[in-house]
Amino acid sequence: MNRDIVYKALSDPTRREILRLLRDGEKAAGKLGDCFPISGASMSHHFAALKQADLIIARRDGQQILYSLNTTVVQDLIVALFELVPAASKTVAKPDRKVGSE
Amino acid sequence: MNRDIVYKALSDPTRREILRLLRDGEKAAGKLGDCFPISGASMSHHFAALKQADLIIARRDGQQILYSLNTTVVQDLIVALFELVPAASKTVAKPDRKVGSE
DNA sequence: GATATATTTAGACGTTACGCTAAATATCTA
DNA sequence: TAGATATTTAGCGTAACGTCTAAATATATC
Repeated sequence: MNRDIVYKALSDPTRREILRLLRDGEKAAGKLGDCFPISGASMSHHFAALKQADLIIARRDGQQILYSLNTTVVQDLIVALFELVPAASKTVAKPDRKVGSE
Repeated sequence: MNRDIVYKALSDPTRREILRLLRDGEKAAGKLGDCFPISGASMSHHFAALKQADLIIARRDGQQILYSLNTTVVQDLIVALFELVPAASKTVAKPDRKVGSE
């Protein structure tokens, strides 16, 4: 888990949007590419950056590559940020986020 | 609040260590510089990056510049990461972190 | 005002990042 | 095997980053 690489991966808006699109399940590379105005090759570079950061997981299904979120890395990041600023815990633990329940 | 710039600022280990050193109160630029094997000029560039990201706040005291953490940006980041991966809420809300209390 | 200390700014240099097009690879189907 | 589709890799140009040294700025002291 190289934090440099994780933060660098997150520093690009296209890549953050890719992650957001993957929140509700895995999607094919081409399908994701349709959502952005850049070439498929450029998209592939973004996938590579996210894969290197271990933020997404790739799986082949026939001709397609399906990508899905690796939530554990984001979890670790959140914990690291909490450690950076302990006072943040109050802010996040709002009742409407259901933190601590279930 | 430009998230690109915030993540980019966090992608450098020297800058993350600067933030960590500021957890327990403001410190002078020179004092912080003593903790790293790079020139004062390079340190100044790192301070500038952190300031641009609004992660630190600068204040002059005589000849020195005192830097302190701006925790609100980190808090916002944590919230954004929660939104990215809702499942993370369970992990962070561990009892020993006192989330939700006080 | 002159000098010392603290910090930033300017300019240079090598490396890395992001976009592109074109070519290569992998898989499926006929 | 040939051809179509999906994705990645290669190579290039431009912009940004991190480091440096040297110079500039700001404050304090003599």
